[in-house]
Amino acid sequence: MSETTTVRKRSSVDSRERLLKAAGELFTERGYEKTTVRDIGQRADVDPTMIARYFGGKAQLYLAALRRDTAPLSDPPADLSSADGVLGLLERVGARGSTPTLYAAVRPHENAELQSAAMELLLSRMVGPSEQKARAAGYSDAQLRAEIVTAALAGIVMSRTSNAFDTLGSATSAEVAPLVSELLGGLLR
Amino acid sequence: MSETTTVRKRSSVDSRERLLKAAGELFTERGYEKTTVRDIGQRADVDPTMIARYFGGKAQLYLAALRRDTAPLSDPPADLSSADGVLGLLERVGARGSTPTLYAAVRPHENAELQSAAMELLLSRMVGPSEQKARAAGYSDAQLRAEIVTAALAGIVMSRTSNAFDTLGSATSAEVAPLVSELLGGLLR
DNA sequence: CGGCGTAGTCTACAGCTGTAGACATCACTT
DNA sequence: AAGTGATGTCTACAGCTGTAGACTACGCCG
Repeated sequence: MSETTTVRKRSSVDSRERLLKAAGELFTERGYEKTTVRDIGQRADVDPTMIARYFGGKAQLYLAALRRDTAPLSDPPADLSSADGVLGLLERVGARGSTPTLYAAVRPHENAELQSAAMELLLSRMVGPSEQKARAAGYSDAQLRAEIVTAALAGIVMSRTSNAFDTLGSATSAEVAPLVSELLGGLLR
Repeated sequence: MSETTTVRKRSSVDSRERLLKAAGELFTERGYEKTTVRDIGQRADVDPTMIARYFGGKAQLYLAALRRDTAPLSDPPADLSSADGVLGLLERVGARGSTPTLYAAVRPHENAELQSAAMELLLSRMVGPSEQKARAAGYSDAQLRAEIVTAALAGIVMSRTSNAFDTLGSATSAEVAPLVSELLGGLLR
């Protein structure tokens, strides 16, 4: 039949995708520890035990969600000293949930393997570019500057997604970006 | 006997103190979720069930440790735009573990009550002073600036205690402080 | 000495977590 | 039409968590 063409109950790639999406959201909202596979399964409308089957376990799903959601972090790599660069980054980060990567990197080992994987992503996508910029500006402590800038940005992004600061949390990306780029740019030029 | 004078097995204030100390350390090292009352009891060399008895439960112990460890955050309140102010803050934070407060504030609700308590501390001790400074400098968006500065500093402090960034993590407070104050000061003057 | 309140110990339990493993259902090929 | 492999469902379990509750040891006061 052409009507029910290739419609299984569901395709495995679809289930995988739903799990990845739900996992990314929940890990962003609650963090790794407080998110249970049952939560993820429920939101994805997929049986939780599929997580073990498809990804190998909760930790592997987390890594997969990390990789999936980290792409917009710097794609293209952001220029953190320009308001436009920061604005683009903030909006990409807001659209998809890239905060798990930041949490994993910044937090003392939620899980050692997960942390190092997250750091690898963060290093190549944020610290590296900033370091080049600082080096181009003639600083000998370029790496330290780049790491400080990255850490500061991580703090700001995380604070925005948490509901901690009311002004910062409710301000739009467009309002925040100029100030953030002014802040970060101070160390890069 | 004068030898075993007022030495009970132990005094209750002593046990309380040991629990608070161990809790502060462990919450700093591992975060709230991953720290178990059994861990705390073992490090404090006090029975874990005493936590429930003395403090009411794990959450209350966390709050107590928070209050205890947050004092050095700004005591005296730090001038974040001066290298000395930042240096003093970094050293006080390093000496005792004030990072749980930052985590609690920045993270999406590890626990709603805990988060709001941590935020209250952070607001009065860091955002407030920075906001005054920004207002004195004539900015109309003083609160937003203060919150950005606080969030950035939180990210830097957390990154230093995690082992995420190798350069930032191994740099001394004296090396980091000038750069951080340069970074933060840009938004406050 | 005999009781009493404080401090500490130990056991137990109900709840939750991640996941293995047995079973069921479907689409498609031969 | 029957088989076959992929996909989804359900149950069960071992481990850990926070904590209540019963019990024990200790120092002090009369």
